Amino acid sequence: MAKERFDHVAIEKSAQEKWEALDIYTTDLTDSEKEPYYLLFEFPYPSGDLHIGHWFAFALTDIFARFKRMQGKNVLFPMGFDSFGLPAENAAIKNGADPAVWTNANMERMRAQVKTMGTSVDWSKEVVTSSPEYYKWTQWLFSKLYDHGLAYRKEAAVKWCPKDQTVLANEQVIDGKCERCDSEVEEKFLTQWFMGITKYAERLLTDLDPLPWREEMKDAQRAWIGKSEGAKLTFPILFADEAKNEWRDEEGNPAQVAVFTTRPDTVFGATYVVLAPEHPWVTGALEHGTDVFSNEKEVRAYIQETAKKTERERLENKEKTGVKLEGIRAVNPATKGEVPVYIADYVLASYGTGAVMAVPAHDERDFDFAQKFKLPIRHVIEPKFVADGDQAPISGQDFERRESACIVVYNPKDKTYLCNNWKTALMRGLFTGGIDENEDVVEAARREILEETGYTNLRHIERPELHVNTFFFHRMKGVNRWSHFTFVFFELENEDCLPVTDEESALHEIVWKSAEELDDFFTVPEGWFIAKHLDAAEYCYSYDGLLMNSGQFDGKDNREAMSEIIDFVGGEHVTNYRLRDWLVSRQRYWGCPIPVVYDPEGALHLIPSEHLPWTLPTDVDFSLSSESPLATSKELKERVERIFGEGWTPEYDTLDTFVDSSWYFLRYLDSKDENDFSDQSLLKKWLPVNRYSGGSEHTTMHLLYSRFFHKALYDLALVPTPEPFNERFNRGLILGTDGQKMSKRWGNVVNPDEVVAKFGSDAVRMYLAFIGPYNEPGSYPWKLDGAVAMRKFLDRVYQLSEKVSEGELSENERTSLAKAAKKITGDTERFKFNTAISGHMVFVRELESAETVSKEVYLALLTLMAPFAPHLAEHLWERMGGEGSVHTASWPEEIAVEEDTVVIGVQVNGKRRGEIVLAPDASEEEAMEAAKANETIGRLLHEGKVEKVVYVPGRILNLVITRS
RNA sequence: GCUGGAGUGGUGAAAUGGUAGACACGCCUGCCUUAGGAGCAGGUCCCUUCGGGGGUGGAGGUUCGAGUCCUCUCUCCAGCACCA
Repeated sequence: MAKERFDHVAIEKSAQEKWEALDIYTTDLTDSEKEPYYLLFEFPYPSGDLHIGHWFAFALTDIFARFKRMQGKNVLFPMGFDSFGLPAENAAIKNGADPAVWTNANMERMRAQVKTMGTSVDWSKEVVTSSPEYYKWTQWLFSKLYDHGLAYRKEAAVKWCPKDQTVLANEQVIDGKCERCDSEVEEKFLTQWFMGITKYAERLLTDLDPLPWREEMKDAQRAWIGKSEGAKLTFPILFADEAKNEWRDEEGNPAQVAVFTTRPDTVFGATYVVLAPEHPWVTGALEHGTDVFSNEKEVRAYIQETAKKTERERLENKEKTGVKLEGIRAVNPATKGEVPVYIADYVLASYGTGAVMAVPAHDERDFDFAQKFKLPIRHVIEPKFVADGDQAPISGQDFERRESACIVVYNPKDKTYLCNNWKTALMRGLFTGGIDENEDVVEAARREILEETGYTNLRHIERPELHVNTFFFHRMKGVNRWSHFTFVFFELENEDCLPVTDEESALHEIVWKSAEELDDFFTVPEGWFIAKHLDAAEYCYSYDGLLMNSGQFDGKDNREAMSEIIDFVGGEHVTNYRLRDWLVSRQRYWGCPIPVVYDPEGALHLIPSEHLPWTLPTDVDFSLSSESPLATSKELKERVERIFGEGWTPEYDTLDTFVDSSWYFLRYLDSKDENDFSDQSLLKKWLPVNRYSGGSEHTTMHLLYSRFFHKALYDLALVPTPEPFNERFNRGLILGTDGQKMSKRWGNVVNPDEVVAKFGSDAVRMYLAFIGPYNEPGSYPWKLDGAVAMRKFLDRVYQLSEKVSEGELSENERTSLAKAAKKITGDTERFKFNTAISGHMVFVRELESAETVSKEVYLALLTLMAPFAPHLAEHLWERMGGEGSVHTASWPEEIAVEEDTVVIGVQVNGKRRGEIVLAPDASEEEAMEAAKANETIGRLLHEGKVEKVVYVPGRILNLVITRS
């Protein structure tokens, strides 16, 4: 027979009315008794309808809000709308709706929907970023940043989304595509507004370290900031036409280019210089000087060609391209030698100085370019290898340097190489040998091969000189050895062989290996390098080693000499970041107007604060144009002239919506204030946000922007903390039933309203909570069966009320409750709602198995369930005669229980073989007695001798037995 | 390529270094009948001669004991990527 099921519609309605009547979710921000707890979730864009993802975001965070509140915290759990943005404007373009009206209607609908979720949001703190009351302060804060040089206008190459008809910030370009609409972005050269986030790069980086965030989030931000340390070096420019060498710039400097490099130690190997095609020096030379470049036509053509390409197209063609700047040469500041200058699109204008010194011998990209353009390759670092393991050098002992030959013998007959497997040591490599005084390397190599292998007919092959250094401990000699190897290449003419002495054959095993087998075969530290460079006439080595061809620095360790070399060439140490300044202007209507006007001379002026909010005009034409829609407003132009005077003009761009969301959590604290953006004493009390929950897509967008914004405000003494958020949790994603991302395109969008109507709001939120751990981002397909199952569980909780009788806790109930409360508390605290709910289920099953249930334990169950199933818990609480609301009841304290027995596992040789029941504090003897009494264990004990007993009371008994 | 993270049943997933697979979904068997998106009971990692034996991507190692720690390796996911 079907059991009675609760009427979720009635229960939800009455519970929500009760909460409203009792006004239990309005937070008194000034309360001085309870500890403040600021719980934040990312406020939504009012797209119109709440989807299941919103439930996942809001209802699950609400679990935690209710939990903390019941724990006696003064919880601030606000919500608002990030209501500026493109969809409103697109709706306006499509069907003529006023973006403000459209947005307001959506917000109205969403507020109602959020209420049906039964969230405990404090709506009295609501912020709406598109309201003039809010954006007045966005403008005011912008002005403050402008005053301190953190908001500025500059002409720069920027990313342009042709579909959204606006520029984008770097963070909003993903794989060369617009983050919003997936269109390929184009590059434009425009004057735009930027925020000086790069000034904060170092602090954004170092302040990340102590934050209690997951490593992957911190790491993504670190990668985005992209710090690299190196040097700025100057390369003077010489002109073929000597008269031009007299040329000086405005500051009186002769022609020169600065390069940024992380490897100033390789400067002696810089055999050419490459500038980005957009490099200002090139542009300048083309503009001013006539015929600076004798191949000017070609240069211009290349610049034009690269300008046309999107970033993507530039990347797609990995083959290096470029053009030599004929008519000029650069001077290598280390060698004083003259080197050619190129422009090439593999050098990015926006990174470093937009110019590089090319060291083909030690940089892969430069190497590729040099190969293609037949440029000289000059090696300035000899590879250095240090053995590890057996052969690792003994520390503190000096190295004995020895000139040696490293001998490559190729047998063309079967395409193999002569290798040496040392019989006396775990060492496999090539044959090598010391070079005696007055001995030629090749002679030495021939002698060595003859002695050790017997091969007599070797033809010497000429190759560019190649050396490596190997540092190891020479076991047989008992010394640290530094072998300075010179490579000698031979080809075997025939396999004629003389006998080898017994002594030699006791040491070496001769092995022939093909090129492919070598890397696996070699165990010597230089092995991988040899395997890679056996045939290459030229090679590139981009790691560490000893300097060569570097004048006074020859023989020094490249890392150690780095600083000295920078000084030697008169360079400076610099740190570079990948992070670019944040481009905040948007050529769109539905955004916060930038509070700036221009005088008749075109000079920029901030709009004085008495004119804020600087409101959006409403008389605009939304038909798509490359111009900002605000430029079509007559009212705006008239307003500017009325206030500032004739000939003054407005700023037509609006702000990126990420500016609005960079400070909304400050406004929640004082959302109605007409005289200030927030309240200092409340900021002091409530910041930083204790826990912030949101999506992982914002790691290098919103989260980075708001950290920057906050730090800037901190420096202006407008906020009391250097970081806005303490804990941050990235939520996962709910997929369609087909496991794909929910999208109208796939027709797999789950409508939460339907499911809620059928199974109730509590069942839906609990199912979402049960689906997986909320403290890590995963993706979960929506399964209706899951919601059905959760409803069944809730029905069981409801049915359990029929068994409730007046009375005290039974001993069993006490034990169950203690266990459940401990588990649920711990798991909820860590956002592990899935296992917390499994705790509820176990607890309920234990109560079901008893004849009756005491009212006390049932009420306790309801408190434990209240954050998860707020409506049902409230209903049953009321029915049980609980006082007030279950949501203002206290969360169960930890209950100490003394169990008289525990079950522990018994392992034999680490494998579980049985279990025994013991007193928790039983002695080892008692444990052994119990173990012997166990049938299986007893038998095993008879099979062998007990060597060792590991007994951890209350946990484990492990017996180590040797079988006889 | 570089940097992080993760690999456990048919599925979502559990396991402070101490009984691997909790809790669910699905599936199987039986019962029940107000036929319901029902309820109840039992089963569900693999092998088994029913005594047991094996098992957390793979190979080693540390430990009385490893899903968990270390080394190597493979695969997948994410971020970055011609960043000098």
